[in-house]
Amino acid sequence: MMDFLQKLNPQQQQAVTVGAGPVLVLAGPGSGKTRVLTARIAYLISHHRVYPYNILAVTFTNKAAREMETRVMSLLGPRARGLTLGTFHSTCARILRQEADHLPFTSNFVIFDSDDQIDIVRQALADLNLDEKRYRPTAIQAYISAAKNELIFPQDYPIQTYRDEVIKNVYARYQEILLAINGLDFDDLLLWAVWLFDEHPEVCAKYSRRFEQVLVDEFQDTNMAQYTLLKQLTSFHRNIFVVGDIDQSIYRWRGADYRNVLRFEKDYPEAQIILLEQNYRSTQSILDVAMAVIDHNPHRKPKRLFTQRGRGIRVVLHHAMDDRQEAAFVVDTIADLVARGEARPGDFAIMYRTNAQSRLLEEAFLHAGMPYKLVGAQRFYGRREVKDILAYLRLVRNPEDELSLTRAINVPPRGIGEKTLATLKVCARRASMSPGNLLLELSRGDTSPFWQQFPTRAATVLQQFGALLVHWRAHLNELPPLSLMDLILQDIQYRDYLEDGSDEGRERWENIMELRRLAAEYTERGLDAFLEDVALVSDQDTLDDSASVPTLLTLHAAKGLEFPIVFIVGLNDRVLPHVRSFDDPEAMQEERRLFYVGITRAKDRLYLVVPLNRHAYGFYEPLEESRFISDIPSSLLEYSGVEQVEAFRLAASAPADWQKNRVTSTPPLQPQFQPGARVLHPIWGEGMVLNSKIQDDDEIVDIFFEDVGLKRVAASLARLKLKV
DNA sequence: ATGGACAATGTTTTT
DNA sequence: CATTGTCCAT
Repeated sequence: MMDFLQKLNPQQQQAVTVGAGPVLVLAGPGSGKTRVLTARIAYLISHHRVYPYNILAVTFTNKAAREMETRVMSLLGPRARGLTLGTFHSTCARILRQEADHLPFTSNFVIFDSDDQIDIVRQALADLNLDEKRYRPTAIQAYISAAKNELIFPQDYPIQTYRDEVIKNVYARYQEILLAINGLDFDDLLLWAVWLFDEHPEVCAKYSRRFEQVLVDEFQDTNMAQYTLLKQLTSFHRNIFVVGDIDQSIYRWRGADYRNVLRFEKDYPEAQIILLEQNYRSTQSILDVAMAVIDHNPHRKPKRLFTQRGRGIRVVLHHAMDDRQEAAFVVDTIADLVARGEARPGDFAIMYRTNAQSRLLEEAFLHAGMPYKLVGAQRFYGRREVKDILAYLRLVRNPEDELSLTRAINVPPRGIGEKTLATLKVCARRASMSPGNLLLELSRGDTSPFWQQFPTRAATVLQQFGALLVHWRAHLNELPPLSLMDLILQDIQYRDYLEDGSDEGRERWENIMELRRLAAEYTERGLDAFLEDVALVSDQDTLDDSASVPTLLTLHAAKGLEFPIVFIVGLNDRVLPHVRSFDDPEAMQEERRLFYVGITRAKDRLYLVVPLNRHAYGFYEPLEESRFISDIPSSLLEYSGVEQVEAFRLAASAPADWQKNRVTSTPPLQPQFQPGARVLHPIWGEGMVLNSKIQDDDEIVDIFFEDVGLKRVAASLARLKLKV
């Protein structure tokens, strides 16, 4: 029964059985890191008599957590009961609910998603009389989120410019609003957990003693808050076992910092470091392409990936005339391989850089009458109809939730417009109560002392809505989430509202049916659990492994997954690597890692697809091949598709005429940016030109930015705008 | 208060 | 192009 150790290779065995103290496992793609993590947990329980209760394992997605749980269970059976296994966010949520006495909110707080966050920023801007045009809510939200990831509270927000001061004020107001409605955003879950452990060492000690063994998956994607949290939790015993791979770090924009891996080595000098290089997933042909790509990133510890699976089929590089032909190629190839019995539909995955790219692919699948599935929680939970119904549920659960109230109160339209809503809020503030509670009060009709304060029409509609709320709240504790949802749907006649006869309306109602299906699973666990899980789902969590049809997903969503046959599409400069990463070397390296992650998902076959033109923003425009393609020796590739391109590639060493023809806009030879001119940069904001010179057919501009200081940029890449 | 017509505007990745 | 915001008539 302990034979799980025998099935491991020597490095894996070493990782699983290494003694106590800090351990860093550097695990290449497909090297069996989940297997190591689960075997380690099983080993601790079976060989070292560690109680499952004393083990904490954290992952980044619920799917990964569930998979680990299943695997540990299959190794140990019921002996593994009592493990704490979850995502960073869900684990923190649990701790915060448990310890709410020490925190400035109560244990039934609601978790707000990124759309809600934008709404709150809007509210904060309005409260401070700031213009949304000048301070874009999404930008402000990004600053707030970045600050939270760095554990910076509003009062400590560093100020260098006037803009910083504004952000600080908005951030402060933002937090006030959240606390007033008893809500936390994603980042707060981590931030408050760290704060709790900092302010209350006895609480920290409690958890640190309880979790005597801490294991972490995807360690390269931790941010400062998560790293600090781990340090706090393990300060007591230093039993921290982390698994990661810097080459697969792709969440920098979300605050993740792969340098946490280096920090770990420094903070735990006694750490055992174990390298897993043997790959059990891909053929050598695929691994060679992967290494060729990633080796172009500087400052890497070289890692040699090898496999015993043999060479396999050569990686295909296909050039398509445009993005439509690209989609057609994908669908045709799949149909062909399936027809020839070489693969089953469920073997395929199609990966792309941006969600927008899925549309043409979906159309091609639809056109061919071929079923497919699309990974993406955002897409579902971001739908208006889904958010509406969730807002109703949140409001019923917590009438103080002004955000959900604002969302729900006039959907479907019931005559409560902006004016009435504003009066309601003012009135509530004057009586120092929440608008939701005022609404409950107004349900009593003209016996309510507040009745007089509204025009008769407004008072009537508000009373009706208040009465609905009272009615739903009466059933809050007796009805399971699904029944409560059905009650609401019926009372507001949501179906009639959505189904207007259009395809879109029907689709919206189908989304509601899907939401019902999800709610049905919470009959035992209740509404709070439903609302929490819904807030914390990851894209991967929506992936249904059982459906045996091709999968469409972003490269980001693909991390940690594997498929027999993979297509990576849209391999163009400005797509992958994405435009927004051109003037930042770190971002550019991350794009390369993203490509690497995609390549290493493939087990047997890999298709790299390059469209030469695309339909974008109403125009048909030429595209350049991704610069990453030229990192791959042509001996590793099988060329397919548009023939001239192959000739182009072969002739590329000699600067031929075609290059001139393919470049659409020739760079200006006269400097466009004069010293003293004001310019606008998409990321760095406003700045002043200090100097500019022509070099290599491009304009090199030195700019002093208000926010980030002196930068040197290439005009052709940086998308500068002259300010007038 | 509501819904339609038109203009502007923006285009990454997601717990 | 597709979404979102703004203005205007009902």
